[in-house]
Amino acid sequence: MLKLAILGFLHDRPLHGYQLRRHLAALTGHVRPISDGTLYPAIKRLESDGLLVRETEPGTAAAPRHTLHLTEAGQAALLDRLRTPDDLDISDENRWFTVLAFLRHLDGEPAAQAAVLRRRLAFLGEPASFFYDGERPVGAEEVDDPFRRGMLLIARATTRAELAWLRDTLDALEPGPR
Amino acid sequence: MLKLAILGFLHDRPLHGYQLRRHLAALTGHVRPISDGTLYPAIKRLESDGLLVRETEPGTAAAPRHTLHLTEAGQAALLDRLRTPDDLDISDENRWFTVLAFLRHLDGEPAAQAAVLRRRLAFLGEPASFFYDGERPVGAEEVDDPFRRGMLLIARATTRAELAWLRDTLDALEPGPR
DNA sequence: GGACCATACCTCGTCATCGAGGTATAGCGG
DNA sequence: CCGCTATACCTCGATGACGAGGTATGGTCC
Repeated sequence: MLKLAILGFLHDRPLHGYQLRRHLAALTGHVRPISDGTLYPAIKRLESDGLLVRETEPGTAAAPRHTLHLTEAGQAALLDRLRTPDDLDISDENRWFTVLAFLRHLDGEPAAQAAVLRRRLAFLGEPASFFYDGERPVGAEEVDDPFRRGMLLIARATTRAELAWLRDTLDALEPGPR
Repeated sequence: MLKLAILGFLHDRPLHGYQLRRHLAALTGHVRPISDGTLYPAIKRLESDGLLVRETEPGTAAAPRHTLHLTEAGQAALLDRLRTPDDLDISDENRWFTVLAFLRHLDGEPAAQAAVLRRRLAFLGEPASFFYDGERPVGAEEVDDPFRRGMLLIARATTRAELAWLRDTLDALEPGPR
């Protein structure tokens, strides 16, 4: 997820580590802050995988800044990841939102964007609950526990909003009668 | 999060590992499945911390089943964790839902339950976005990118539903005029 | 009687993440 | 000129999650 976010941000413009840190803090920080000890090793991994290069600019600031640039392999890796996200990217909301944040980078490929949205649509379409009576998912109305009822109500509201948005956006991506 | 969920399920009734696995699969599995390699070591950790004990029942099934019972220390740890969840439990939706799933275990302490809900209320009350124009959070209407707009719309719908539920539930927990 | 699946448990190596700590410089207020 | 904060980067040890693999038995289907 971190890897995806780093590649996604760098696709827009080269950044140095500190700027990246602040972009990441805005994107996911209020929910799950990332620490230096996570970010810098991740940058190193991407660098040694040849997905980005760093250019040292001395002078400007306190420590020598390393401006990070995506390589062609890095761009390819980003686009590939966006085209074929793995199942966790689809089901886990945090990861899914990271995909959404950068899905625009598949600009020239509306069909690929639509395919990703369809996968999320299929996932949301499956009947699912947090609690089961045998095989049958238990609905909010059947639950006495007010906290568990809350979970189900909130999840339902989210799913509804997302389905509406997914349908609208898919219509826009796939124009014409279907 | 796994620790919390295990303790929470065992508070209801003793279970063996396999049953636990299926309960966990229902609770968080559609979003983020937990593997054996995560579950069994987690059980061992809890056991060596004295939070649960296992009683071997031979015979019933294929492998000797270890029925897991919560100890008093385990119950205390669960209730304590529910009373004072850490910040990530409040902000990360996956973790927050796990707290909600078991908050009922603080049955006799409506004030403690209300205090936890208030923390979530405060978190949701902070103005937050995924994207910032300098310091100012950017609203859904200002975003051109349809995917990023979707993120903001979905997040807003979720927040709204959750705020409504939080207020209702807090009113029920704290009766009388305020 | 053989294939296969569900039940039930476990280990191991690998990897990502985290928090705590460290090292600098620049700039500002007092 | 001292302390503080922001900028900017890095390391290290511990933890925990993961997937792949292994070991059984019991039941069902054909």
